[in-house]
Amino acid sequence: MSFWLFKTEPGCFSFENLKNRPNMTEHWDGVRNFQARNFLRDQIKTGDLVLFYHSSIPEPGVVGLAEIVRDGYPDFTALDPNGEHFDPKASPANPIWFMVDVRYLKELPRMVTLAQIKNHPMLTNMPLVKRSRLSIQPVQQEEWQIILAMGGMDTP
DNA sequence: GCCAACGTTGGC
DNA sequence: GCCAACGTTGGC
Repeated sequence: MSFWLFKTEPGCFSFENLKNRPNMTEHWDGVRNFQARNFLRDQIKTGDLVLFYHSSIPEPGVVGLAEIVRDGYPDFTALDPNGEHFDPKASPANPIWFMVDVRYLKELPRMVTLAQIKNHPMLTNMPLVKRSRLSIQPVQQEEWQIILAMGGMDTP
């Protein structure tokens, strides 16, 4: 089982959107970056856990947890010419882009801000700090535990 | 709204 | 295959 951090602009899709439909699965579609695509296609598996991160707001940070409920599969929004995420190079035979499905798990009692993460000496190697633009990132188990503790979650 | 970082595109 | 131009992301 692996840990990940997924970024989203809350104006586009927020943790509240996920939380409000707790038993529904959501497609994590529209990712159009090859490095992120490779994680979605090759490494992210059902049962993996996700830090849900809000970006491009006055106080960005991790707000909650989600769970992967379906392994990577072709992102069909790339095939819709009327859709926002259309890619003319994608086809059913060569989908190019992939997505996973996620489900709401838990809201953090306290949001963990980017500023807090940057200030924690054990978290300075996170891609979030070093390569902030990557929208799907691996998270080390230690980092996961630290962030959950900072967010007020009890860890067994 | 600005701008730095960085990913992608396309000419050569 | 290089690299300049361009577009996008995301913090501030």
